[in-house]
Amino acid sequence: MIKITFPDGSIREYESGVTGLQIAESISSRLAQDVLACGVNGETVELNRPICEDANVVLYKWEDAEGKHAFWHTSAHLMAEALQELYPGTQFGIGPAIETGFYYDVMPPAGVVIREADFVNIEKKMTELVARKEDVVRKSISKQDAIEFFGNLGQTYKNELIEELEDGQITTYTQGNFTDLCRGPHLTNTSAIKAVKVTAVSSAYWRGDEKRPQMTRIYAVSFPKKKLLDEYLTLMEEAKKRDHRKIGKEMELFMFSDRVGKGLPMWLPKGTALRLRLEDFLKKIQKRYGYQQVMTPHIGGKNLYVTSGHYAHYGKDSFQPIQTPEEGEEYLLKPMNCPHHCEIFAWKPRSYKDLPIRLAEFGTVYRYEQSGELHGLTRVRSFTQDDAHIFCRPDQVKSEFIRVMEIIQIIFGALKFENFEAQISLRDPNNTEKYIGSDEVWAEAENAIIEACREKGLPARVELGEAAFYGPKLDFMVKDALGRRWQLGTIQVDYNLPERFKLEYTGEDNQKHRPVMIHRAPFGSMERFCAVLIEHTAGHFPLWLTPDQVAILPISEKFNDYAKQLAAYFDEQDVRAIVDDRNEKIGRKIRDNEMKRIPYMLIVGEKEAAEGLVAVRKQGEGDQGTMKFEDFAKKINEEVQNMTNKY
RNA sequence: GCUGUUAUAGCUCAGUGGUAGAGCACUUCCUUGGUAAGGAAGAGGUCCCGAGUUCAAGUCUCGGUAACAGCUCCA
Repeated sequence: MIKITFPDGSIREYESGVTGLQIAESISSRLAQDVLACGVNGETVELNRPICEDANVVLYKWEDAEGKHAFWHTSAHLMAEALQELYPGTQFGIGPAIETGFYYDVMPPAGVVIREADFVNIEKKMTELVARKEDVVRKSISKQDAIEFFGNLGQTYKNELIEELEDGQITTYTQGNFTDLCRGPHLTNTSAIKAVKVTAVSSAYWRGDEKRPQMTRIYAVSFPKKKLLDEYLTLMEEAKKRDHRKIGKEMELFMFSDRVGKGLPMWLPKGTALRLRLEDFLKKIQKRYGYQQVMTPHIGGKNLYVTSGHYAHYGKDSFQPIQTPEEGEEYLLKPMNCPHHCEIFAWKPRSYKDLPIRLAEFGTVYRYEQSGELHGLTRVRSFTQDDAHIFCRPDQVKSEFIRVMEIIQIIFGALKFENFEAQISLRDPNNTEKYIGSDEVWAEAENAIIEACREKGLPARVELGEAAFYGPKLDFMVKDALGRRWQLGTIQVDYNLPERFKLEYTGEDNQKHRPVMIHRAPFGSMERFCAVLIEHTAGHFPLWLTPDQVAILPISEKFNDYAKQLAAYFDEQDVRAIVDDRNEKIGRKIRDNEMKRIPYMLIVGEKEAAEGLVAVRKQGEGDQGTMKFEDFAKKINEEVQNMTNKY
């Protein structure tokens, strides 16, 4: 007998060799039906794997990430099996489960192109295979046998993977006629897969390497119940409606023009108003945190970027230098604000008493992004960073870093970005020549970030090799409507730029010292931040940011004078009101999809005009009763004050 | 940049080698008023650009441009 410990701490005894499924059956038949995989001492395994010694066991269902993972991983194999039947001779790459669903990278036989039109066939074939209720069988195999087996099938990509595996660690999984090299874990039978949807096809470089062949990547999702698929599809529909590109067009926030150029957004009046309000909000906080605003030109001499090191690193992949009538003069559109700010720091002698110096600028920068990268407002070629550079003494790095983290937390809090993730990006220890600066300096900077996070109690994922070439960074990532991750706020410690610009200050000891530089942008860029804000709120911005807070609706022309009077009064009170006037005598007709995003509607008729009242409707909440219009203005202002003064 | 898809009215989209379409929006008029209002008339098109095939191209072929999905990249 062996002792099985469950997550709640309870212990049960079973025969040695008991399987996860048998354990589930012993608890309840319902559980046995729902369980997909089990965790044994922290390792996720199949339900039919015998357990032969005392162990901690967790039973995973659909609700658990591990359960979903096994389910989708098996689904990936199922799709491969279907593809093998539909397109004999297909070579298989890798086919993992992902955050939602799974994909398989395949190389279809010559002449075959898999298109969206083929999705239905793939789904049909998969459903057909599910009906066979095939068992998924795990097998350990020697490296030699594996190479021979996949070699005979002509699976060269599989063999490349096997070459890198250790003999004795290699397992295959087979269902029906399909055998795949795989570590698992899997479901024990494909029959649990009740609903399948192939979602997308695209291409992906083999092993993520630009120089290697492009495989066809087929994305799909699967579910244990038909109903879950329907829910998923509805959710995706909803997400598409929140797309900032769609809402941006509907609300007239921003636009692009082919003639201006791709990736160069232009802000329309309403979008500009939104953006300016966000800028004011941050300026207010920054003032409190001791920042000084500066302004710098949009171009800089080539030498500036040679000095900073950016030219050597990015020169080729940037907008190319601007020539002048003067022989040999070259300027670059600025791809970042740091070098300009360095020059400001170097402008006059600085004392240790002056530090930290915090220079802030909403600086528009220009980066030549690959054309395939451009994406709405989230990835563009000209954008405005809410940039600032903090020049401080080495002993101030951590405290300054923490103060920046506070600003980011204030902003994310104010705008209810709750599901952000923090990521510490360090350099790749195996590839240090990619980065500039000494090992000691890197270690110092990396430690400062890690410690600051620990001190702030901020859980952060550590990514090696993701650092900028001049220093490590802490990024805040937020997901868009479709679950894609975008980096917003960023804080970067830089010991290199001060070195390159030979920045110094006079210390207490009357000696010259080198300051440390911290780059930071809480929003990241105004463009990307607005994009994510639009998707988070579906265009229903908080009252203080919303372009039109109030729509005034006179129920007939008789009340136009009253409506005009209200509009004038609200204007004085800084309440953003517009008159919805069908006949456009005193206002303009407000379109329906515009009206949906105005938080308050005031209806004015006979009674209201006579008594100085407004009938208030709140978007999504219906009638709020009538009140004196002065009281309403006061209420709106209070609401806005309450929201912004907290920060 | 790479692979694939797409490009028709302001927006969302139909369109089968043979006269350019719908709904919403827009303009004018009428009716109307506590709300996704109704009626009548009207205006609006380089069918992304350029070549080719054809008696004939929005439609087929090729090239370019832009957008979309993914990959690679992201100071």
